[in-house]
Amino acid sequence: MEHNLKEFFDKALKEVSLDCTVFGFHEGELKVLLLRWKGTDEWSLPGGHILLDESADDAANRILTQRTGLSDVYLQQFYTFGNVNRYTYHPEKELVEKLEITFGKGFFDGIIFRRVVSIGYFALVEFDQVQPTPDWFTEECRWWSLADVPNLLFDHNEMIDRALKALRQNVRNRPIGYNLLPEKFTMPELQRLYETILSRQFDRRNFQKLLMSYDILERLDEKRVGAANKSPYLYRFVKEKYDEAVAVGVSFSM
Amino acid sequence: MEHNLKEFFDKALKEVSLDCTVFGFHEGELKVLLLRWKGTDEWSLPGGHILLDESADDAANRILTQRTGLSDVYLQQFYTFGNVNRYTYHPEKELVEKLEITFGKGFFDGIIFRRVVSIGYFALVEFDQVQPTPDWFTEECRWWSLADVPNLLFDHNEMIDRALKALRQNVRNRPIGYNLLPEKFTMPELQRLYETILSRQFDRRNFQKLLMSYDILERLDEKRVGAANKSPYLYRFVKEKYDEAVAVGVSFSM
DNA sequence: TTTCAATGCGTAAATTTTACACAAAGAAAA
DNA sequence: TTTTCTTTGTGTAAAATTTACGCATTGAAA
Repeated sequence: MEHNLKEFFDKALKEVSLDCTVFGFHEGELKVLLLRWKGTDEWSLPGGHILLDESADDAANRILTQRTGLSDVYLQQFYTFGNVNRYTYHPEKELVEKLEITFGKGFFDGIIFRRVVSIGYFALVEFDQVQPTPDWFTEECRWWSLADVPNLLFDHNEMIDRALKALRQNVRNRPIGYNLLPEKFTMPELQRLYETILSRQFDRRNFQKLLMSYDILERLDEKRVGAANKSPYLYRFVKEKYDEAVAVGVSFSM
Repeated sequence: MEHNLKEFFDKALKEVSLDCTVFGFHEGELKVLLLRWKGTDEWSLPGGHILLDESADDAANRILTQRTGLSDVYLQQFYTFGNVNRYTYHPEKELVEKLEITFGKGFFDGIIFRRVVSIGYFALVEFDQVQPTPDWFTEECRWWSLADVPNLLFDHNEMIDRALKALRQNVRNRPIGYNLLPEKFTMPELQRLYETILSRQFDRRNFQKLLMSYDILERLDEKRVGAANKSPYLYRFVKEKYDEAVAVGVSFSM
C-alpha cells in the first residue's frame, strides 16, 4: 500500500499525522525505535497518516504493526503537537537537497513539509519480539538507547521527552510490564524495569511486597538457572487481574 | 472574521478542529459553557478551527477569548478525538434540515459534516467574569450545570466526560482555584471547590492544614461578613508561589 | 437574649511507607 | 572438591503520613 504513495495519500487525512514513541526494555535500558531516512543520516520516529475510514487509534495500531510485526501492543495517546513550524524544526537545506535526490525534486511539497498536526502515541513492546521494519521513506529501522538518541527530524526529540514523561506518569497509576517483559520473568527483572523507567532505585523487599499486594502476579514453580547466584523464582502476570488493575488503576507509591 | 466564513476557512486547517470544555464554579456547582445552534435546540461545546499560521494552543486561546471575553485563562489540552464518525454521533435528519433552513442547503458539506479530528482542551475560568458570546453558527451561549447537560451534538458529551476526568486527575497533582475563584475567598469556599470537583467530602481541619502546607495561600486581615455564623477569614493566592506549585506539582492526597 | 449554624484551632490514633540484616543457593574460581 | 562471590528469599521495627475527632467562639437570625 505504501508503495504507491500518491494513491495512499488520496485516501488519508493530510493535515493530521501521528507519531509513535515505541519503548522497549533490553539489558537494563529503555530503548526507542527510530527510522533513518533514505539517503540521509537523519532519524525520526515511526509515524504516518490516518486513512479517511480509520480512527486515529486504528491508524496507530496499523502503523505500529507495520514497523514491528506485532499486533495488539499497548498503545496510548499522550499529546497532540500543534505548533506552526513543528515540521521544520531542523530545516537544514542540505537535508532537503539530499531528500530531493532520493525522492525527486519537489516531491515532498504538499506532503511532508507542510503544516501538519501530529497526534503523539507511545507504545510498550517486548524488545525481542520486534521485527524493526523501515517504511517507504526510510531505509533503516532499529532500536536506540534513550540516552543515545540523536537529533531527530521535526519535533521528534520533544515528542520522546513528552512520551517518557507520560510513561512515568503512567507507571505511577497503573501496573506496567505486561507488554515490556517476556512472559516469564524474575522479580529483580521487573524491578529493573521500574527502576529504569523512573530512574530510581528501590529496596527489593519493599518492591516485592508492593507488587505482590496488587495481586496481579503469579509465582511459578520454576526458577531461572544459569547465573552465578541463587536461582530466582519466575513470575508471570495473571492477565485477567492485570487487565483489571490497568482499568481500575493502582498507585505505585515508592 | 467569523462573519465571512468562507474566507476564514481558506486560512484554516480543515481536517483538524478543537473544542473547549470551559469549567466554571458557581453556587457550589461545576458549570460548563455551551452554545445553541441557530434555529435549533441543539447544543455543543465552544470550538473552532486552527488558522494556518497559528498553533493549536493559540487557536484555543483565541476561541476562548471570543466566547468568554477573557484572555489568559487556564487552558489544557487533554485528549484528541479521532474517531471516524465522531462528527455524526447524532445525525438526526431533522437537525440537518433545520440547519439547512438557517444556513442554506448543502452549506455544511465539506465544512462541518466531514471527517475532522478534534483536539480537546479544558479551561478553568472565573464564573462571574465570563461574558458568554455565541459564534457564527450559534445564537445562544450560556452556562449549564454539569448534571443538567443535555445530549450534545457530535461527540461532545464524551468530551465533557473526558475533560472532567482530566480535571480530576489534574486536581490531584497541582493546586487549583486561581482561575476558578474570585480573587478573595474563604477556606470553606475553596474546600467546596475541591469537594465539587472530586465529588467527595473532606474534613475541614485536615483540608486547611494540607492547603496551607503548599505555601501558596495568604490569609488576609479581612473577614467575610453577612452570613449567620462566625465570619470566616478571606484568603488569596500568592500568584508567584501558586505558579511555582503548578509548575513543580503538589500532591493533593486526601 | 437566646439559638443555631459555621468557623478556628491542635492532638491522638491508624495507616502507610521506609529502613534494615542474615541465611541460603548456585555458578565460578581456586 | 572446596572455597569464594554474587544474588536471592524473607520479616520486623521505626518513621512519616494520613485520618479522626471536640470544644470554644462568632455573628446573624429568631
